[in-house]
Amino acid sequence: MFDIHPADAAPIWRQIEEGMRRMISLGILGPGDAVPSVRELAQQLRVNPNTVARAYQRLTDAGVFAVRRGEGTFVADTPTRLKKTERHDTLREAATRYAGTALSVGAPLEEASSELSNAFERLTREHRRKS
Amino acid sequence: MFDIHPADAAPIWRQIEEGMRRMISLGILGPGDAVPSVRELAQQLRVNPNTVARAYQRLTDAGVFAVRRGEGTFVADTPTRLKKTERHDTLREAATRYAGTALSVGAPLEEASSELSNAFERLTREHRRKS
DNA sequence: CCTACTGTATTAGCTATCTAATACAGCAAG
DNA sequence: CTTGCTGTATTAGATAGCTAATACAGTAGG
Repeated sequence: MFDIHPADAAPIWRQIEEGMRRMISLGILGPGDAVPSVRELAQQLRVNPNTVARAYQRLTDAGVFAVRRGEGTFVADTPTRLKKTERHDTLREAATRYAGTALSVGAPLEEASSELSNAFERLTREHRRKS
Repeated sequence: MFDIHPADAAPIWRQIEEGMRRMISLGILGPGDAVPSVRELAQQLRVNPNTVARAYQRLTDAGVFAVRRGEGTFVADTPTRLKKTERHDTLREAATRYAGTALSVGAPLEEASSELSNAFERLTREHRRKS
């Protein structure tokens, strides 16, 4: 499905949340599709079920996932997209962080930009491989 | 000098460390220049002196800062650049994080790229303003 | 009904970070 | 020499966040 990096600075539940959103954006998960159960994904990722539950909870609250109790969790029929402003704010903050570290290691815009392309390519390819 | 965001995910001492590296990369701080004393910067940023000390310590260990005991801290005469591999690894990780969140909000490469340009522009301008 | 699966809630422990207070050692200037 | 500034070291405490363990509640299907 996707990989998790326990040692990373970002908490695991956020990695899961973003990973799921990514799968949807890339079209690997579509409306109505079932997602792995909390325990199943937890076992698969070698992580505590509670951690997965937190991610699912947030996605459900955000309207991305829909829960049918006792049955499982599914991608919502009309997965909520972020509002334009939220989307843009998130992107802007992330861009600022990235630009900040790029500058701190003395990388010019061109290099940061080209590295970004690589990362995009890598991520999309990785997801397609495991779909 | 630069701003700090206490509520941010990244610890304060790291924000200080990156901020200083950025100032050097941008040429606002050059070899031999004095940096604020631990206590002074701490007061300025409303932060505990110990936190600033940690950042300075790391920069000194890395060869970016040079300490003249009893006098103060200065940018090293030949501020150590990161090794190519380290530099590239850092950049690649940061790019991956950024690409990940971009994809998770459904932003295409072009948008992420243009937002990156903006961030670069914003950061360099901000630093020049306060130099 | 009962088993087996769902998601959920509660509690506890661990770790990282920040803060604070205090003390020490080196150098410069009055 | 004394005063006042440097960076450094140590210890302690408070807080926040993440993860783990465990128990609870709802539903489908034999």
